[in-house]
Amino acid sequence: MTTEENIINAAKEVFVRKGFQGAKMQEIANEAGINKALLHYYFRSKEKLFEQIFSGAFQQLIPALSKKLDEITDIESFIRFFVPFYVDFIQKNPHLPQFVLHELSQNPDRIRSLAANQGFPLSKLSVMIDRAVAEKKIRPIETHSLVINILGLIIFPIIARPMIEGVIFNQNTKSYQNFMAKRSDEVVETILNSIKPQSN
Amino acid sequence: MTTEENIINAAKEVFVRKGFQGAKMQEIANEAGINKALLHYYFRSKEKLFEQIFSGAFQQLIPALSKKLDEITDIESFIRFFVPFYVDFIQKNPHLPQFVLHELSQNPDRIRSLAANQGFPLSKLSVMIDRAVAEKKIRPIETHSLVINILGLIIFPIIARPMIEGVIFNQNTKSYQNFMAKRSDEVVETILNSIKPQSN
DNA sequence: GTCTATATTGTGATAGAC
DNA sequence: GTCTATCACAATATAGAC
Repeated sequence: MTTEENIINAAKEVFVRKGFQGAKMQEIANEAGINKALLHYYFRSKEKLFEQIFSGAFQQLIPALSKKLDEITDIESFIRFFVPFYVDFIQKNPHLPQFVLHELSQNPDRIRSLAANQGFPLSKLSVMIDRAVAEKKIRPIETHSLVINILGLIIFPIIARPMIEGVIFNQNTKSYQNFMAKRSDEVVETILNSIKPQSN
Repeated sequence: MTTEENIINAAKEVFVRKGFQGAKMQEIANEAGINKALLHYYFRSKEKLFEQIFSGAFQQLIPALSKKLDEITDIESFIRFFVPFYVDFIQKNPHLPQFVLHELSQNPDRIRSLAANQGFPLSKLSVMIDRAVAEKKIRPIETHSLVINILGLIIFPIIARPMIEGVIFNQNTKSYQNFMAKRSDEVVETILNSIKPQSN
């Protein structure tokens, strides 16, 4: 592993855990097993180092799905594929959403510096939804509403873990973990039920 | 307004917007129209001032509902009451959730310093749900799942506003506002549909 | 109670030896 | 490329006059 990769890894660890303001160059240096001066040698400033990490993290958070979507043609299949895929990814990177959303809320303009709309194929989803609605397989719903509902149901319990564990599960970590173990199936079921066609 | 109240208001404004690490005592002093020394005169340290603000903000985020719940006896009525009530509150305090969740993720132990489980009447909800399930008005669902689903659907679009506005709505603020204007009805509908009894 | 001035420490960044 | 030493300034906190 090169020194540069080493720094990137250390910086990712610290920035994601502490945020831009909370992260200290000294801590990143310690994490990487080097000294502060070397950080500035490779990346001129804290801001520049941060941008490296942040842009990568952001792109991760909104996964590129275009290839997989060529194989999927109906909306229910997409939901059954995407939800477990995304739940799994988020559970492996539980601090990523809070990090990205916090930094964006601190400085929304950061999103302009990133290639927007890269990754999430809204138009393909719209086609699937329109067809399913026409065939009366689902009730009408706007594409962005469905996407936001799915992301919210997945991401919120991760971001709000301390609150949920404390207030809902009375500091019982096992209860929270048990809840999260079933979360993927639960989100799929919740979403599919919410778009089922009217029964009358 | 006393000086102490003045400081509290200024500190709330700055802490909620910038977080603990991002907030500076100078900025709070400016916001309050006084000088830094007075902050330390009234509250010994930044940490002590922050705790005042945070505990209040946290209690706000989980609203006390016990009184209102005495009048409501079935789960659908609760959903139709609570969702618009909470959406309205959050839209008036859009930075509050991000603030509380971010600070809790930075320091989960902060939740121990607060009186836990104060406000959200899970047990009353469980009774309503059990009865509705027994009467086959809704499909079986765990109380905490329903609560987390509702909170997630409401809070996520607020917390993720910069991302949603940027990636989903292509930087079009009007589109986002239009989406949020219908959000309360949409969440009610989504939740109610998701718990409808099986139709077969 | 409120202010100005100052102490003290923390932190990003640079200089220069090796 | 990597280090030690140091600078420059920001930020929390305190001293002391009024």
